[in-house]
Amino acid sequence: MNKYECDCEVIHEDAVKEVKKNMLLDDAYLDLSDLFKMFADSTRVRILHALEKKELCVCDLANLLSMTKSAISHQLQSLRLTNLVKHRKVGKEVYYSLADDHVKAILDIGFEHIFEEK
Amino acid sequence: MNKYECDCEVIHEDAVKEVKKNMLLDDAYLDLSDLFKMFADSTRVRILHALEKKELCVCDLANLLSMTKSAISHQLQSLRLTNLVKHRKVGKEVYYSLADDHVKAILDIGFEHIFEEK
DNA sequence: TGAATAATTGCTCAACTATTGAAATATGGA
DNA sequence: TCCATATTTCAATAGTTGAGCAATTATTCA
Repeated sequence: MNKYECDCEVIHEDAVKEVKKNMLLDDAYLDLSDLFKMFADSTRVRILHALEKKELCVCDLANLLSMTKSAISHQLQSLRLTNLVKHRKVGKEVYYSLADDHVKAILDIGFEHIFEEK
Repeated sequence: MNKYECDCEVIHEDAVKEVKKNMLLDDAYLDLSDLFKMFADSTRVRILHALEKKELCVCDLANLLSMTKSAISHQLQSLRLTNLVKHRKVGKEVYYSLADDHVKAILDIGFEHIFEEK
């Protein structure tokens, strides 16, 4: 008796079977949740929202958000690794901007949801 | 000298000022990140994706995802508190379903993003 | 009323995350 | 080459989170 499988009786076996057919591989859900993890921190969404308007360097973002450059740099790196922002280097400075339209689309639909609720 | 404001020189003062005008109140970003936090866990997105197909009870979900009812119930409570799922009670059983179309829309745009990248 | 079962809740542990200061790296200019 | 500065990286810490166990609640049925 496995606690995961038999923690309870299957109540609606047909419904479970039917839904199971539509489920994706675990990897898809892991990738999806990893994507949304990037939007799940207020510092990161503030950065993304700022970059929606125009490209900025680390220092600009640190000033804008009143945080250390170190903290901003860390978050930008995460956003870069997940392909949500891109960067170009000019001399000592690194300019960040949104990677593609999906980022804005995700933010927009999120804003829509939270503003609608009020 | 405040470390947050003067940790570095403002390099592009005009850009920062312009972007600042478009920024929202901190609360908006906190609400937004709280919303995406719900999509930032693979168990929760699996639950949401399952409920996209049809309403299910706690026990069904526990079986479907091979997890304890307790774990499922905890996650459903989070999803309920953030208005992403709704529930109806029938006898001992509680049936959960998606709260509104936004949930599906957010999932869909997320899937679009991750599948496009490959 | 008592037994069985679905669901919820409180609690704890382990894992993860965001932030910071300090150190390291990279670049441009004197 | 040497210095100042923009950025990144490292290490430590404080805080958050997800999972499961155990106990509790709610409901049905005999």
